[in-house]
Amino acid sequence: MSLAQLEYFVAIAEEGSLAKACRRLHISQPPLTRQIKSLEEELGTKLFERSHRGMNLLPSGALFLNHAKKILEQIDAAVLEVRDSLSTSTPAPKSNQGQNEIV
Amino acid sequence: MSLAQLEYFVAIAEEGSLAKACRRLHISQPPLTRQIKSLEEELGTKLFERSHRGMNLLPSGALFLNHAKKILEQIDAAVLEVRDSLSTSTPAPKSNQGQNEIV
DNA sequence: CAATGTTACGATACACGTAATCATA
DNA sequence: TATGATTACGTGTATCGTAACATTG
Repeated sequence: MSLAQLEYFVAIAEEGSLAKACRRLHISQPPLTRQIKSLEEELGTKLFERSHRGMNLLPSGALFLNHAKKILEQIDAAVLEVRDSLSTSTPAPKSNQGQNEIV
Repeated sequence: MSLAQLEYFVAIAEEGSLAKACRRLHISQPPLTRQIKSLEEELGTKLFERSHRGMNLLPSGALFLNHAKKILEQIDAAVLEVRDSLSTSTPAPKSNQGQNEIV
């Protein structure tokens, strides 16, 4: 499991196809196929149903999607909170907006 | 940022020293030093105060620790929930205990 | 000198991209 | 044949471990 895998998974789920997700992520298709396959193997179940028209979430995938999004949001929040605490003596609870870049 | 970095960071914070953490994690010291250094650079601030007796959390580190632990817990929860959903038609909310291995 | 943390360096593993392959409307 | 997914293969980066170094009680 890696953060990249979570980010890839969310992109495919939201875009509805691997081809669209790879454009959004600015990577090529093969890494996406491999990482999702690896994620599915680790979880012990398929997350998507493949077709010639795209990839649709299976029930397990829908379940996992909720967690994946929360995890990525928490990482953003953690980074921003630590960075904010540097300039702010009284740390503000939150000041971020949805930005999900891992980097 | 990687999940390994989060796991390493939590281990050092909880053990109080890099030397103890590396035994708990079953890795050698250099990877720990490097990964924590890399994490600190990404966050833009030191997380620990180094001494010859160990490593103690700085305020930024304490702040980050809360997030890191929650993130790792959420990953465990996500994995277990998906796996549970395979055998259980009515998915039980939780059935896990603290196990934090990333693998 | 004993314990802790760090740096140097070589080897292995991981992840990517291009190109080729499979499948379907 | 056009679109989407996968597999094969080579390359570059990242991470690890051993070894050597630095610091301090």
